[in-house]
Amino acid sequence: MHRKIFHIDVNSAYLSWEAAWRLQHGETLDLRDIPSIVGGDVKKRRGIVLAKSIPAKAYGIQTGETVYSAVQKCPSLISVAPQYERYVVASDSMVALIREYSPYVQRYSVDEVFLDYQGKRDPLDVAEEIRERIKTTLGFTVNIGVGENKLLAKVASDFTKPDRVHTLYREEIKRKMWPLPVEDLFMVGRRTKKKLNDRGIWTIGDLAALDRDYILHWLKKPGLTIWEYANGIENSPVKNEGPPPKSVGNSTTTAFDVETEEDALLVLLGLTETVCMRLRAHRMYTRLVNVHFRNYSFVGYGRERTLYSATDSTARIYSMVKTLFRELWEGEPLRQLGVSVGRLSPNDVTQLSFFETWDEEAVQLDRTVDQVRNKYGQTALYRSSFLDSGIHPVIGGVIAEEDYPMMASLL
DNA sequence: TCTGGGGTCCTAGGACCC
DNA sequence: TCTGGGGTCCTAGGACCC
Repeated sequence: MHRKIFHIDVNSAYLSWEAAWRLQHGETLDLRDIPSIVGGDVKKRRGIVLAKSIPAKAYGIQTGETVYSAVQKCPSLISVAPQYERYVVASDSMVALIREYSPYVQRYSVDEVFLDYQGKRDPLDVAEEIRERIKTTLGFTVNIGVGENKLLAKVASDFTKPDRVHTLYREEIKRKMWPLPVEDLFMVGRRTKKKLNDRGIWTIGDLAALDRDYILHWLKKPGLTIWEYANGIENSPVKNEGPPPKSVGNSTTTAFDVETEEDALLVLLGLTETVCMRLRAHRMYTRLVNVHFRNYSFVGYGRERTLYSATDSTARIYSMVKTLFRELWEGEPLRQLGVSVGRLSPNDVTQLSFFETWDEEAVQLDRTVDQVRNKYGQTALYRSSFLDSGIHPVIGGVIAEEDYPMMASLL
């Protein structure tokens, strides 16, 4: 009986999926073979690089930089718009294939999956088979990292790309992981890298060699976490179901600066509608409402407030959104607005505040609007205040059935 | 900078209570 | 009271991840 953890990571996910989709729909040019990116719409001020081909990477183009800057580096660069619906289909197909190998499969993000393999076969053979099957049957490549825990598997999948299987077993830590720059470690970002470098810590091995109490007192709990990772210590299980969400939010960058309260409130209402629909789809209530924005000079602010009682009512939540926005906004032009709700709890128990009454009509209205929108489309029904406003009545990301847990700062 | 959108976790200070 | 310390809640901001 063998047991190993796999981390399966799609190479340049959005770009690979876009390329595969296009080939399967009659196009002959493979985006992966030329300098290309999946990038946001510059005219809508969403122009950043979401994914890049390997030829584009050779020009020094990086994920997250502006499309403008990417084109400066490579004038012949091809930029295509993201088509998220396609990527969800590709992702779902990959997960279905992976589930054939184990009942313990964790979808970590849209393009990353953990698998806990327990069986008679050599784990390395199994990993190679999964890699090959995804390539031949689905048309895109993945890297697979194999290790004794999720952290080692994840680090291993980041070794040379694309289309590779790598191991990082305990006995290989010293040789394969410790020489790497410290920023290659999960949870070591830009700021932590600088703090570590300032004290002469440059490699994962340097970090691993520190005294445990020294880093604990210096960088507190996050410091202890990365020190354990550097030593290969990590033991979280591959969870079949993600935990319930702790917050739900939507934000949007507007094509033009928002300059009036009227327009700002319409955008916020559109966002609140989406957030509340997702909240109800999760069968959750919220007790915390947050409004945040960035102004024309990209400076961001936020304000949040606790509600008297938990709710999923669009009217109640939007009322708080308005209050918070009016307290926060100083009248400057805005380029991005967001609404999120937190401190969620299951909606199966309703605790009425002493000061409130149960508004059955409002509850039924929300339920009915959700049903109509789910059946006939997100804009089948919308508030008349949006008419002729030029502002979309429902703003925000896909309302997926299962709303992947997009992230976890911990494995 | 021409700089997206979805999240989680941690820290820290003040309020408030015992 | 010229007041100690611990616990919890609230809010703002920062760091990190995909």
